[in-house]
Amino acid sequence: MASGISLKELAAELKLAPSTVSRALNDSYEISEATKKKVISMAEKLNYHANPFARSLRENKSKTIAIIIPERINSFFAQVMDGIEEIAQEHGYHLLIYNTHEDMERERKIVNLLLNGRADAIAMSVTSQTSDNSHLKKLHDRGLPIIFFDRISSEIPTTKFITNDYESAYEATQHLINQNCKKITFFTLCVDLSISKERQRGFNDAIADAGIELDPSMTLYCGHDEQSNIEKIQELLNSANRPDGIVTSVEKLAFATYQALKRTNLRMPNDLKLISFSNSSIAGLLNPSLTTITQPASMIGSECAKLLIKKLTKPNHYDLIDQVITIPSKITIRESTCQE
Amino acid sequence: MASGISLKELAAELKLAPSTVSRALNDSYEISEATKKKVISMAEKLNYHANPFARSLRENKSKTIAIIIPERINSFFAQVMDGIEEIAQEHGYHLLIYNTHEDMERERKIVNLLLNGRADAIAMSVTSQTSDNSHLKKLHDRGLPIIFFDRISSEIPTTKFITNDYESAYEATQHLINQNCKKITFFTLCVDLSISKERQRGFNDAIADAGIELDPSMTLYCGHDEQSNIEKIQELLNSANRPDGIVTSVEKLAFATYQALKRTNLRMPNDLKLISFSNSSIAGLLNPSLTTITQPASMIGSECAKLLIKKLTKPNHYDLIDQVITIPSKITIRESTCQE
DNA sequence: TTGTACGCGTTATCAA
DNA sequence: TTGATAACGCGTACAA
Repeated sequence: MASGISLKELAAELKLAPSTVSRALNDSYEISEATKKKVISMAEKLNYHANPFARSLRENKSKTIAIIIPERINSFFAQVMDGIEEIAQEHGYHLLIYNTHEDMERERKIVNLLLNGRADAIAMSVTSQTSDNSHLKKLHDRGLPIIFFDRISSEIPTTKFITNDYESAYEATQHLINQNCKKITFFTLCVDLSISKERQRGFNDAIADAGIELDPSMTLYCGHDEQSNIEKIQELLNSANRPDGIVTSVEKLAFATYQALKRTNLRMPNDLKLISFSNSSIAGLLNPSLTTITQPASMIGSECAKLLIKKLTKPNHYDLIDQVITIPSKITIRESTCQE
Repeated sequence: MASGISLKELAAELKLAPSTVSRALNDSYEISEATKKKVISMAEKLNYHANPFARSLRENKSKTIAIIIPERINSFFAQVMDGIEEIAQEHGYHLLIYNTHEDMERERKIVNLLLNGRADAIAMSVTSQTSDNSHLKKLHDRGLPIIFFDRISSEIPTTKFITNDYESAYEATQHLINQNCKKITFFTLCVDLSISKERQRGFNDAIADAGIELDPSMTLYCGHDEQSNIEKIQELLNSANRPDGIVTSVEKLAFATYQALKRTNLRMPNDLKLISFSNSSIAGLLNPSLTTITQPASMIGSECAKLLIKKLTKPNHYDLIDQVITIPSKITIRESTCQE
């Protein structure tokens, strides 16, 4: 209903064969300049637009990249998406978006949906529940170019983009130690994710290297529900052995900490210092302003897109070799970790 | 390359005709339960997935909704997108994302791209430059279901979703007046957009109704570049007739105001009160916390998607009639507008 | 209940 | 330089 005129109709209008018109529109060397001009002007006049499905069916290409994210669009994923979109649009690629909502079953469904060629390539960040990788493996085995970013699946031999999670967490922890924190706690979401593990490892090592005894109580495991996170954090802050320094592995736990803090009598940074992974542009406007580890999200997005498009357009010159590309994060020190 | 087995191959494997297999998979009444079962289990075993392009070509449907946004994904658009994605996924629809980057030429290109059936329906928010509506009109004339949200094009006779911009701006301004502000300024981006006009009108009327003389200097026109906005605002704050109350029509101008404020000696809310349209979840954590008018972004998204999908699945029962549906915003009063 | 034949709109191969 | 024809994978009218 919404579709316009077809190639055949356009050809009829021009009294030419469909194949000739097709070639003219595709700027084939076999067609005379004169007919090319005629065809193009008529195509514009009649507002002809090639049917993308017929073309995709014929060429076995969709000119589409799919991006799969694991949760509601936060500042990090928004920037990644912007980065991918920018490059995709530049190269005439379309962008499909899917959200797995941290649900592995949904992830499996979506991945299976993409098994049939709807997208030429995929950029994705896995669910925190993704333990079984078979669906991802299948995708990769089919030869569908796939890149992981941030939350990567290390079992799939392809290119992955992450930031220096270990080093950033190490530095962040060290920063708190330098700021004279004596009891530091690490807030994290999920142990299964590689990024969580790396950040935890960075934290652990920094603690150990400072000669502090590592203790399981120095890690607080949170969930995806904001309210219960706030309560959990509040409880910790009101407890006898409350921390005087906190490293949060994701943005939303930092925000939850601010909320929890409001319900206590503690003051930041005096009683408590906080540093967090975060891509929010307004970290500097928080009360107090938040010291952050900012991931190069937009660049991660554009690098993913660039590499995928290279692979798609010159499959023999580029390969998504099994490697992890690290783009460093940047620590910005603000009031939340100031010496009192 | 990435595509799997075809219907024909599946049929051969089963020693059945392709049409039989097709009907079995589509649960046709003409097929016996026995063969249906056989077909389905074999399809699963061989990992058969219908080629979406062949199907789209045949059925002239893409099961895809396109969403066009005018700028980098901020908290408002992120929530709208989440809302649309949720509903789309629930109904088996795919989601294409395009960003016009406030560029009308890009908007025209993208819209033309969608003229050929790649998407069954469109939800969009126009560019601030969109003065000529011919490309949108063409889309609508072709019968492609299109809905506008937030930044609407009033010339296209279809359904539009907005919030009560006029009333919210009126109330916001009234709130500042009640808080004893004597000189209030309205920060806005672009006069051409309907939402800007409505918000401006709400501001103007509230000022006039309070018996204050309206004056062009009470509106500050900003642009899309953050740094120059900050400078412009800083200049105003340092000028002789600086305002003691500000209403910002979009989130980013509020953030710019916080930044500008840092470069002055003024204190908020003592010297200056601020209220802004914003969907940022951390407005309450800013320093000072920001009084906001929050748009029902997620609901706008899901309502758009619901209506579009209804129209697509039951075209005779639903129509995108020419109307503006208003979902009210919510004002949350915080520190930035407190009485000193 | 199942099979045969065709067409959706392209592009590529071959022939003219 | 252009035209006729086949094929991509699917769904459906018609035949069996």
